[in-house]
Amino acid sequence: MSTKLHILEIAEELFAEHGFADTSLRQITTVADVNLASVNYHFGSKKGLIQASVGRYMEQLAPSVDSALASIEDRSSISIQEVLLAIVPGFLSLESVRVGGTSIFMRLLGRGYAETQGHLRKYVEENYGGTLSRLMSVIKLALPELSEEELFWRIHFALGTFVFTMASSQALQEISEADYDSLASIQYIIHQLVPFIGYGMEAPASSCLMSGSFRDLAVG
Amino acid sequence: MSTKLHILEIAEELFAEHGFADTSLRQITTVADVNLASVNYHFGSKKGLIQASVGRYMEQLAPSVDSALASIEDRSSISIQEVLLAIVPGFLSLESVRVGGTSIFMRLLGRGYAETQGHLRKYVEENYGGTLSRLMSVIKLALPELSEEELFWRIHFALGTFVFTMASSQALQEISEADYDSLASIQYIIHQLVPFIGYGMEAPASSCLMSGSFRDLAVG
DNA sequence: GTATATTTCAAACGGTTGTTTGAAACTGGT
DNA sequence: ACCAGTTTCAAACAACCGTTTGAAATATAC
Repeated sequence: MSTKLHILEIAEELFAEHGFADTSLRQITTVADVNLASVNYHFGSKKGLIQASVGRYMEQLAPSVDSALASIEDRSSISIQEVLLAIVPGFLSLESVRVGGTSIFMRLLGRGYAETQGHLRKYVEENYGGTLSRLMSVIKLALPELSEEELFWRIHFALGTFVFTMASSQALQEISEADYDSLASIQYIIHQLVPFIGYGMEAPASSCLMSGSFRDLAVG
Repeated sequence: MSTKLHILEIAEELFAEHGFADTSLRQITTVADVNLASVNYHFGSKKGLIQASVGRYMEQLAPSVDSALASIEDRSSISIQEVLLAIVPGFLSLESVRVGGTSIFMRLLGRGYAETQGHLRKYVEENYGGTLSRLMSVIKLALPELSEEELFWRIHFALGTFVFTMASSQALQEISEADYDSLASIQYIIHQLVPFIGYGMEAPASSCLMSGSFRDLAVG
């Protein structure tokens, strides 16, 4: 049973660092010092390994986010920052899965969203779609003045900011002179991320910001 | 000479849609209906083709952004929205490179930033680093109240939002019911993007938003 | 201790990748 | 019409990919 978990942990690290497509099973098994065939034996396929690596975090994260949302969704008014801060502890709790788990999972999430023509996204939606739609409706509650379409884009912008930052957080931490340990620095990033996303999402509707004057800028 | 340009245009579309790693030369040459070897003949290698596909947009974008920044960087005070709106026309002018050029280039940018262990980023930095640092210093001017480190993260968040949105804009446009033509919809996205990024970037410094109360959330 | 089930292992499989080759086809100038 | 220069082409190259195989090795149960 040790080999299976060992493969999983090595795979998570390599997937998070280089992406799913650019990490071969041979790299994983070489680093993990196990036989190549053991991946297919324990996980069935590479796809199975990928799903397992994000799955074990999702199955802890989803109920945590669920209960956090449940505790605020019946309030009369919610700010978007409150929503964001409510779900943060769930992510930080992933440290209990493994050391550095929060960082690894977030980077996996970023990779998974950018890469793969949907098989990971599909897996997440099928297994944790309820939590996702619950989050969406709470956000909608926090931003009642936005139209449906604006909300759609804002949510994606927020997701994009989040996910992209996480996908490249490793490189960014190395660039920035921050010399915190792994847990502290992922906290620090979230610390910086929440106000950015929060304020961005509650920006006034775009139409009133640059009405007219815009179509003229296009060059034929 | 027609083959070379034809390869380039088909390659751009496939790169933008599926990413660089997930687009093979055989896919490109099949769609373009040219011989496989012609890519290596005209561009030397796949890496050469990738650089050529973003290069021809960059060489038009860079001077455009440069002059836009020059026209505002000597003002006494600049808002971040003004900075963003100043560089937007440069991106929209990429429509003159080819129809749909703005959308294609932005998606290429997103792909390039997320994928590849740096060879495209390195290429951009080496050839257009001046414009990049110029943009950075103007942004710094627009947000004087932020510390160096906060600025670093804010800029990356903005870049992440921008780039990630563009990388998946194709899919998003299909999801949203927006039925504008190609040029209009990329304008529409930018339309929505600017206030989000603008307000996010000028959010108050994070420390005053969730002082204390945060470290306790970490689960060991 | 033997029989049974589980796990490991080296080797090979078929397929795809980017790249190279050298001959064939085409080009424009004289 | 001829010849150089450029461009195309089918074919093969070596390297890598995920996966499968079937025999060894190991662990588990009686």
